[in-house]
Amino acid sequence: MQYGLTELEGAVLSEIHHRGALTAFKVRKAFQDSPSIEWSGSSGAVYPAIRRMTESGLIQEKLMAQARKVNHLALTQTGIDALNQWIVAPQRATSVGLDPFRLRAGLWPHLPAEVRKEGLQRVKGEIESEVEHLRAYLETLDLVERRRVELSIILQETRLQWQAVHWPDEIGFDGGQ
Amino acid sequence: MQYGLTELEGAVLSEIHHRGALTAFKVRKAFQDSPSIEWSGSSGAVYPAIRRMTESGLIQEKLMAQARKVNHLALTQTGIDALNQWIVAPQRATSVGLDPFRLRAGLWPHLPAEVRKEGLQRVKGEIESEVEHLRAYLETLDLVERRRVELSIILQETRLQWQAVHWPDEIGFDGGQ
DNA sequence: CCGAACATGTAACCTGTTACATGATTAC
DNA sequence: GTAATCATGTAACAGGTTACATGTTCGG
Repeated sequence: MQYGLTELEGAVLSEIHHRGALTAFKVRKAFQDSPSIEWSGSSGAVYPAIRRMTESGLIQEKLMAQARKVNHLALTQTGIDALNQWIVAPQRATSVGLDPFRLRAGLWPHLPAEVRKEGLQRVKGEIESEVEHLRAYLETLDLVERRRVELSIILQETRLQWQAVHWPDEIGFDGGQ
Repeated sequence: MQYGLTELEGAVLSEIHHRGALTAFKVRKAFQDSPSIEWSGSSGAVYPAIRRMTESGLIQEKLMAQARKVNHLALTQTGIDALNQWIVAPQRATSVGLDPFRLRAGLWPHLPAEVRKEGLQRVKGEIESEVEHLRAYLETLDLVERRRVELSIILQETRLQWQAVHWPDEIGFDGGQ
């Protein structure tokens, strides 16, 4: 059977199943704590997604008697199947994704020289400090998130490399090794 | 002044201004012809976006008298400013974006061995054939789109590399050089 | 006792999707 | 003449966003 999960839905399932998020709140937290800004981890996305998937039998909720209003979440077998399918789904898993840097890559030559130079340097600086931050962050992570961050670092370094190749003058090699 | 364009809006402006799309239809075409599946280039996205930006003074439409119902599009000075701002916008331009491969990277170990092996090989095959396709495509492109496709190829090759490092047995080095 | 963190949820909104509708022009 | 391409648009829907609303538990 085909399930057709969105990227967020798949991510939610994997948070529950592979990263030990027991509650919707923890799932939200994981998204908010994640270094990428792609998902806000808004309750307006997470709670409806979990309700949808509960209603279609992918998630089971157990309302804890003892505690405050807390649902403990777990995947059903159907949910596990859907998640595995989502991980492997080839036309999704191989797509190049939405990359703002890439989208802009060919537009730099069309900027006025000053704006371009300043922009390229600002981008370079941002990326460098993000890489630094990601490296530190790396230590604290479980394997699932670690792989993601590792790939983020590789991506950012590729971007720096690309900048150095295409805009050596604007970036400035002076002082570097 | 701050304009806060979406990624699609910025892309539309750059199609008009830097890639010579005269009509909304051509903008749509460009998105549809682009190898990445991220945007459908649906008229339901493009036409409203152009109307929005026309109403806020970023685009000017000139209804061609002679022809059928055809609007020739061009950016206003305000539109050019907004586009340049969008290109340079650092917290956007440096974000790692939404990458389905990366999102799934840490989940492979959790799949049943057979599913995983089959999945990894399928992903590898898909990526390899996409790279091949992209390389051929490259010849036919203007510089703006070419830079994007070049970065897509680099990304896909990084992914293959990553697979080879993390899943050598599943991918299989035998027969390769 | 008070603030921070935990926990769930809704409402209004925005922007994208697919599918549909219409018609003109061009190439064969 | 008819099929493909060019061209514009709308309607219903889906899935996100921010902002708001509410209440509990725990640490100091």
